[in-house]
Amino acid sequence: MAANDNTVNIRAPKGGYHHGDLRVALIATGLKKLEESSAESLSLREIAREIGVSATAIYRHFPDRDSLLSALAAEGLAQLAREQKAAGKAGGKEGFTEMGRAYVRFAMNNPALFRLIYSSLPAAADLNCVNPEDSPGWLLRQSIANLAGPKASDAQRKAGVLRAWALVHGLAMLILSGQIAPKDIDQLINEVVSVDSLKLG
Amino acid sequence: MAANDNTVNIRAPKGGYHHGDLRVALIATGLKKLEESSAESLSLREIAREIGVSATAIYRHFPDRDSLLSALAAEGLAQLAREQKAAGKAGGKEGFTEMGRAYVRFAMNNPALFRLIYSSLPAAADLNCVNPEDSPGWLLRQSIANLAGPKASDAQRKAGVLRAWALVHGLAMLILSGQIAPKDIDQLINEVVSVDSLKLG
DNA sequence: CGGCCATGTTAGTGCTGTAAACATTATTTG
DNA sequence: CAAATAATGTTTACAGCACTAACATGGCCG
Repeated sequence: MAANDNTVNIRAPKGGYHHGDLRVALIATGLKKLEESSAESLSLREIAREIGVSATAIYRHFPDRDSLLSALAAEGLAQLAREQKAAGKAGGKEGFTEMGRAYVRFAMNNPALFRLIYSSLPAAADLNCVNPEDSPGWLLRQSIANLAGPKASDAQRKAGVLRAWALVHGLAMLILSGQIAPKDIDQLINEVVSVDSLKLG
Repeated sequence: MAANDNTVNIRAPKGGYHHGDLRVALIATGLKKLEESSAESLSLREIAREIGVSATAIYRHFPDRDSLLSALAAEGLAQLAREQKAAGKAGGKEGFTEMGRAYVRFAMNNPALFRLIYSSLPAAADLNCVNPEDSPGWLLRQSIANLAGPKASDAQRKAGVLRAWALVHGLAMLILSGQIAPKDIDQLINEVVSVDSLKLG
């Protein structure tokens, strides 16, 4: 059971049991592979080969392929959250816009990982339930909370969050699928993702 | 070459040469499979089995798996365009909003197909180059053209199209990946996709 | 020290996409 | 109309894949 869930293995960080820290190595190598190819084409055997371990060793740490992918997605989500937090540090309008920029930029810099996070894997949907404060939606909500005027209703804020999230997510996805030429991303975001369009009241 | 591209086979509709109209059957069966499972899990052999043809017969019509998927995506895109056109028929604000609704609803009714259309397949990106007037972006542009005031600049219209497309696309994708509970879609779209937020000047 | 459990390996199964060679039918042409 | 040719489909084969079962090995705790 400890090997079946997607939490970061507790005893792993100590390092070194039987033949090295395979779980961590699997995730690290998996993430590396995702930098160069899609999640679909990611092969367990290839990862095992690269680590220098037998093809079936992985099953001591993940019950199946999808579990590894979920772990990779969780890692990616955490990274995205970190970058979003850092970008939004300034707070206010500026911080909010920077968060959106960070979101799109993360997608462009890690297309396969970003796609994996928002794949149709049922586990992917549960990711932000596991760690709600790492959900982009949550971060946006916080950032919007002290951005909206006090007269804004809860419904307005909620709609604002959804609008903002959908906007940056759609922008990211359309860029990744080649529908939008990513000529000048910063300018693009400036044009498209203006705070005013969120109608926060 | 005639069998390698993604155009609809010209002579096929006549029906019946060697052992039936395989190309059409492959696409039809592929689309049917996509109603119940993802594109990743779609198997050529399974399709062939269902049609009652040998596993390799497909290679007389498509050079490889990705080519079939591209053809399916093209079919899906055409269908999406049809539904968008029909929805936007009314014109004006109302037609524009209905187009957005149709976009999201199509995604929800055909999740695997919608994902396939906007997958990372290089061929998918070229789809709307093949048939530009079937591109959702193009349809939105047209709809926005006679919606925006005459004082709106080209840049404003362009940004408006992008905003609208990103908004509905992001909404659709977030719903498909389970990030947004699809409780009441119509209301959701009303809240999120309001024409006013497009800043058409 | 001895047993146990976590971790790893080897061997094997059935699936997959795809290539090569062959077979059959439709179409074109002499 | 018959023979040649092109289009379409089949059989066989291969390598890669995820995954299972049985066995091996090493570290940890009594």
